[in-house]
Amino acid sequence: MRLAVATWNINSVRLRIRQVARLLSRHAPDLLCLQETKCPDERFPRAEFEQLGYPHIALHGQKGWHGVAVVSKHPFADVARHRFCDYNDARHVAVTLERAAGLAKALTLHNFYVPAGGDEPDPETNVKFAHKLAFLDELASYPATRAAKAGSHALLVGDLNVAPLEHDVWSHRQLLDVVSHTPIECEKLRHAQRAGGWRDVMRAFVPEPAKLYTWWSYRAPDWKKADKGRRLDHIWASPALAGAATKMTIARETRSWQQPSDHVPVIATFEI
DNA sequence: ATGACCGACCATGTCGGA
Repeated sequence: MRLAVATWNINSVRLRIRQVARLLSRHAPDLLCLQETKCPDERFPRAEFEQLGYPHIALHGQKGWHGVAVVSKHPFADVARHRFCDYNDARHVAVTLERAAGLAKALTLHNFYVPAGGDEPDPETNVKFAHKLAFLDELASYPATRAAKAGSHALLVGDLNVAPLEHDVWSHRQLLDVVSHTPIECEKLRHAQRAGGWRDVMRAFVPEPAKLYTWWSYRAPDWKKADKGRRLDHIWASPALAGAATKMTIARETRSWQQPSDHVPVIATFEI
């Protein structure tokens, strides 16, 4: 079967529900993972997703900020939410699709919103950066987020808030001291990827040294002209599933829509 | 300076994003 999975930091799901609908009608992924829903679970726009053909919804939200969600055409056999770093700050939700969904194997999907980390890349003076580093360490050691589990497929997607490779940013040299591309974050993210046995699906389609971005600052007067982007959003897959990937799309067009999110969707398709 | 912004909230400024 064909399975398409999308991830998008929507920066308020209530504000941009029409844009989500437009993306779903245009790309029709089987599952959509959202970050920064900024929405308590009881105010999540469920009815809109049901109408769009996504009646299966897993939420981990809270009032005002952060928050993640998975909406799906297929039912979930299980939903899990993990509190990283002992904070209850709505940064993770996982769903499992059973073989009943048409899959030869069960599939577990983790959806993450990794802490941004504040301005100053010093864990001694910036508690937000210390939190981000601790979160990445926990991601590397958390057994549930290991890809290599016999007999099942796994995906780890989301806004990981790190652009780990040299060509994941517009200027490697100029961003070495900028949170999201400092060497310690990049190393910790790459370590988590290795430790979990994950494959980078996006870079399998667009290897370095090609530039690859999913985020452009709101502050640039003309984001497309400046093109000072970063690859903060990621799709990782377990090895067998990565080998079954047939397509990867960065839906850049959404960045030009009216009142856009500063992140754009990433969509991966698998033939399994 | 990449940066001239953007969203939620018991709002009219503050916090967080990155």
